Amino acid sequence: MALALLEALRRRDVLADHVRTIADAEAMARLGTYDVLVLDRRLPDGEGLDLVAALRQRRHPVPILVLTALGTVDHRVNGLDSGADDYLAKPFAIEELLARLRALQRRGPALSDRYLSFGNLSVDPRSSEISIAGSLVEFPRREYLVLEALMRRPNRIVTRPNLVEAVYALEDEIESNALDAHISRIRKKLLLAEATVEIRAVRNIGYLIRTKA
Amino acid sequence: MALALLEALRRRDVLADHVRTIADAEAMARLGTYDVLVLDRRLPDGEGLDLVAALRQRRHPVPILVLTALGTVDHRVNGLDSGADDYLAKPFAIEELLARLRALQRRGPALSDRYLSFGNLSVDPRSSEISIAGSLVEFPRREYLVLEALMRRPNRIVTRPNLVEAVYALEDEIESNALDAHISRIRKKLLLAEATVEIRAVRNIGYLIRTKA
DNA sequence: CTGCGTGTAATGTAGCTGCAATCTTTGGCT
DNA sequence: AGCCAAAGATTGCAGCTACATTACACGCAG
Repeated sequence: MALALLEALRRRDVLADHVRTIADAEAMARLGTYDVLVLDRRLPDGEGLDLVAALRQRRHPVPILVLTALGTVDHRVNGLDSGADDYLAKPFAIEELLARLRALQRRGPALSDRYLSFGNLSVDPRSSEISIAGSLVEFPRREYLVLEALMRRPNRIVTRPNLVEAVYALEDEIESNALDAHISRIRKKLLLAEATVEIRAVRNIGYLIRTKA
Repeated sequence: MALALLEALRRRDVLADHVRTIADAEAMARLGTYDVLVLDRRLPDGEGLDLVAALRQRRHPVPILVLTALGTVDHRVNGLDSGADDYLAKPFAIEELLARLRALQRRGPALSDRYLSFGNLSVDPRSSEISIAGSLVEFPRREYLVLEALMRRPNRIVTRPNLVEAVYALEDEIESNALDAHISRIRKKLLLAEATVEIRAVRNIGYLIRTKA
């Protein structure tokens, strides 16, 4: 069905990408470059609504349309209340789906947490820009990803595996202390820019970001 | 039915007002103090969709849900394409309507645009014209397409694949650094015209346009 | 024929990033 | 308290690769 949908979209000059798993979808949603997300409830690695909830918890503003074979009123209410913007039960007419996508795209992303702010540090996930004490500070890609992941949960522990996943999402790498190295480099920059936050290690678990004593 | 709906809303502590005619609805919409508008297609003084179209033409950003007894796919597509954000056919479950209203209210009003302006650069997609610092600058087609794609999301990353698709839509795509070459040429023009914006590469992901430091 | 637009390729370059070697800190244990 | 092993921190280095730029050839339009 996904392929048929892709074909229909392409025929109408709609640019679309397709992945099969929640994990991949999450990684791509993080890029933040999509106008709309179309999601099936049943996916190989879990329940689509969980992804909706996860994205919304992080204040991800992308409009989401959920497709499903589960068509009862309760399912629809659940779907919408989990944070989706529209909910369409199969079977449906392609034309209706397209019209609903147009409606969502027209409306655009929700006004979002444009910035993840904590202490005097602020991260704009859309542009991948970080400013400290009001001035822009350049971070290379990997360092940025680590810092963003930490900033999404200030004051809370982010596990090592989580961080690795955030940084190396689709790729497969790392058999060294590369992550530690990144952390170290980030710390150096934070110090240099006189950030009021610091990154603390939690032995055997991961890291967390918090305000400096 | 409106009265039953009002009662249901009231029972859930949702504040709602009710009018019977398009004229009244338009007047109240002008006040701009509502989170969501619920509209029936058949109204005493006309067709509900006309009001939708009229509001949208004036760039009114309020989310609109259209209710109707007309339930065919074509009706739904028409309704959505006239500018409504959701479309629900009777009969419907009150709970679903409420969930959809919550979804719309959550998302908030749309931002109106259609004129791509950023820094001292402005793009008119209709005429494919670009002006920098107030004066018109000629861009060849491919360069224009790249720049427009970037300007549709100022300050946000546009992925390489997206850019490629934006430029080469259906045509056979490329297998070289043609995109990079375009970017380079665009940059040269931006510099020459003293634009206050610049195009930044985001390693491994794509490009974004932002205001110059 | 001429000029512009565009794809391709060659070349240059910067700086990211993984790795490993070395220090420092931590926490558990006696 | 003191010690030790393991985890974390730091840093230099080298390879790499993605990006930038330029030159060039081809093709199409006027």
